[in-house]
Amino acid sequence: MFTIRDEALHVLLAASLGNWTLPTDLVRNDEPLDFAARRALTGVAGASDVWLEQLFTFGDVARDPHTRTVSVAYYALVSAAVVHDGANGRGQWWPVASLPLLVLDHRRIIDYALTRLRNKLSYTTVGFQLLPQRFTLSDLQRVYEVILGRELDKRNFRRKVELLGIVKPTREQRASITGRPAQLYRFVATEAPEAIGAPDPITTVQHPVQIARISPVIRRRGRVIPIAPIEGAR
Amino acid sequence: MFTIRDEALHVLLAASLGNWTLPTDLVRNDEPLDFAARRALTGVAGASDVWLEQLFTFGDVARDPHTRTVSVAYYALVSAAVVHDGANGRGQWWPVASLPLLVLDHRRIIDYALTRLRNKLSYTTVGFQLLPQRFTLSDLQRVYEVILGRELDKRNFRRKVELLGIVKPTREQRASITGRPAQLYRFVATEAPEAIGAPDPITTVQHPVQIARISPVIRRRGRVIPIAPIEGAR
DNA sequence: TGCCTTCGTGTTTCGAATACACTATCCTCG
DNA sequence: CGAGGATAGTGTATTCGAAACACGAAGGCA
Repeated sequence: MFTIRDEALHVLLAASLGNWTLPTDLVRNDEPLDFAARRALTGVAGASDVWLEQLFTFGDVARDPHTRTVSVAYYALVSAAVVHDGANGRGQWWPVASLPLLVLDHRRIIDYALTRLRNKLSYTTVGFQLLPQRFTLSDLQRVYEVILGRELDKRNFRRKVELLGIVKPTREQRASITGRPAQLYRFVATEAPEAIGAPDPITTVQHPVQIARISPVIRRRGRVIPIAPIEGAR
Repeated sequence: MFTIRDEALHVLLAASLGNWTLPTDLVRNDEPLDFAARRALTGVAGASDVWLEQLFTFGDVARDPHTRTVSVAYYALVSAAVVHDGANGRGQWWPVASLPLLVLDHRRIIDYALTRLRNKLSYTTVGFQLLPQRFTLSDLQRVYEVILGRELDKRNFRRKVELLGIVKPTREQRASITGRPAQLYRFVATEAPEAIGAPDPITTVQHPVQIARISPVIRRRGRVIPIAPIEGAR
């Protein structure tokens, strides 16, 4: 489960016997796979009603030295607003840039989830799953910058998002912590003329929209700025 | 398992009790998942040393009305030169455009594999798995046209392939069945300057190279021409 | 030798991606 | 209440890749 806190992408880990591990659970005989995935999250994250996608099924013989296991891995995205401060849930958020030592092949699973996330970010709207219902365009841009690991040009980014028609301005503004107040937008799942291809019919439990590639708009100078905390409209 | 015969993409099916089904097998306790996938192919296809990639794990409770099954689906690509005429193997090749009625959710699995294949075709070099070692550029173009379901412009296609540096001319020419003889090329797995991103570290058992998008170069007029039969250099 | 078939090649046009800098608005503090 | 600090918001020129488009070359065969 990924979220964005402060200026960085974080992943949720669980402590188990002094080791760090991904949240896991066993699949019951009478439930679909993603049910088990959600159940694994509830206790650790304090939330399980999140966007979820099957990642890969790991079945190497030697992945667990003690026993043969086959793990159907999922990854989830959630807005920091939903899981603020781990108030509920016994898991701990770790910045993906500095993870602790993980059990078995869990580190590899995270790496692969990151690859998948980076790719999907560019041609779908999964990114919105990391934001609250209402957000500013700067928030949105920060999601892309943090995950892609590079800075984007503000004007190009806004033009692109505008042109894709995937956001709509609301009547509210973000009360400014500092600086000029920002317009709040909401995500609009458009079947717009710009949407290309069909949404992935299977992997995605809740479909992100497939969109024209949000290009890797590189900006030269500038700083990455932490994502704004929860909210505060007026 | 997919291949290209005549002018169409075909998929390999097995007959089982008068029903058509995908090749399947059970995973043994001491083997990795893809071993079982290959084993499923050997009897039916008469070949299992092929390019293979994990597709998705299907685990819906109701996918088999009789029992709970979890199926880790793979898809494979093979050159028609390897599996010519089903000489060996008891499977039957079906054009994906007109499939028979399939068992359980196997039709859905094929549809999803097709989606995956179409997507991967554009940004990786999986397409070469459907060709023999040596091929003409027209052959290659036909692979793209057949799978993408649209015609590509010859000059644009060749320029793009050239520019990507993923093929090298050999010293041979294809003996002409009719018309001017064609230059034979071979695939070259380049870590060229044009290769973008890292190859998918996990899904791919044998890595196709990740390349810049082979664009959907639409051509207006013209016909789709059947892929040339096996070979014949001189 | 003429005809049929496939191979092989260049240029122009169009649109998207990129690069780039200044004004507007609000808050705070002196 | 004015100045300074911070973030929001906006337009244009350039570059590069995608797309459109037609004809001569080489071989086989009747």
